[in-house]
Amino acid sequence: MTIETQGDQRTEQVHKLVAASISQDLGFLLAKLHATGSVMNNRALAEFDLKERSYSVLILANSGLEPTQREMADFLSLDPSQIVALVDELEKRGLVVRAPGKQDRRAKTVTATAKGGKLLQQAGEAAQQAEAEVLGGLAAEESAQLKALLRKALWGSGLAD
Amino acid sequence: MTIETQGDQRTEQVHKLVAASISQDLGFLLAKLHATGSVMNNRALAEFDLKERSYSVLILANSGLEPTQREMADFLSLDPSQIVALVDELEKRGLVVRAPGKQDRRAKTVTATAKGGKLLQQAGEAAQQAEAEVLGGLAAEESAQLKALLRKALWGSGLAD
DNA sequence: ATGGATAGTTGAAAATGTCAACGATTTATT
DNA sequence: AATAAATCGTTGACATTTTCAACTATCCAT
Repeated sequence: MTIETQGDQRTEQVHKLVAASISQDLGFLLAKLHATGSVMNNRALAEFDLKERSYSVLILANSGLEPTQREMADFLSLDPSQIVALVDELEKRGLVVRAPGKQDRRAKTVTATAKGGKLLQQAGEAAQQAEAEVLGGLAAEESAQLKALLRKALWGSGLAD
Repeated sequence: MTIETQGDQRTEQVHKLVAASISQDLGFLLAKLHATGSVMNNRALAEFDLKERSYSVLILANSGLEPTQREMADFLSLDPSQIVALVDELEKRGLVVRAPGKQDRRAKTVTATAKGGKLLQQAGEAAQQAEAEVLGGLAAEESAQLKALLRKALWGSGLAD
């Protein structure tokens, strides 16, 4: 992603090229904020030997919704084979367990262990902090608004804020 | 990215897992909307033998700002070597030209040709349409608001809307 | 009971990302 | 002015990630 860290203290300088029309392009804006967000997130999660992806899987495993790997793949927009690798690693570390689906024994539900839940709590705080840094330029209300708009774009308006 | 196309007609179903707390996570929301956006954009741009990346470079080359490759790399959050490959291809197709920088002859500025500008115009319309589809669930005002918030998160508030 | 679909898994191939080195040039130091 | 240090584009090597086709086990429809 090639995000310069600038000594970890200063937020990115406003660039000469912001004037270009691409700064109005949604795809570009998403790509860029996603890139910086990923760097910050992965940096914050490294302390817990997690990355954005494994963190996401752990959250879903801890949600109480007993998701199957397929559901995770669909939801996270990942290939099923990538879920396998992620769950493999988390399971090896004792953070989640696989169990055969109750109605469908082909499927495997992934559930966080107590250990996984504990780690997730700590990691969640770090991730929250990273998110706050990414949204540093926004007021609290604006941050909430941004997230609400992203959710609405993804799933429509039929969801609680 | 693994976004199911669902016959190209129906927008993604609301997923069981939206209820999970990860739906409140900025990183996840950005990743997901960026993923679907990329698919739509690349699909729209394929007609012109462009991808998101080459499209971005072409826009910058056409901006009149005479960016150097290094500036593009910084702005697009890409490694300089990736810019080389992108410009190589665009130049081979006669869409942009490299010129040595006026003050600094190490640097090379990239400028769109007339042919590049023409292609960009058509591609831009297709991209606009793709963007509109991605933001289908949002009212026009909300779309503008979303983009303004993304810009503000990236560069602060000192910019025109 | 058979056939066709689907879940997870594996492994290979393709695409992308990362990084160190190099020549040419610029900037800073003496 | 001479030397040293830094920067730009470029190349090539290496690692990671993405994509996809196969395979087994299981489910579902007829």
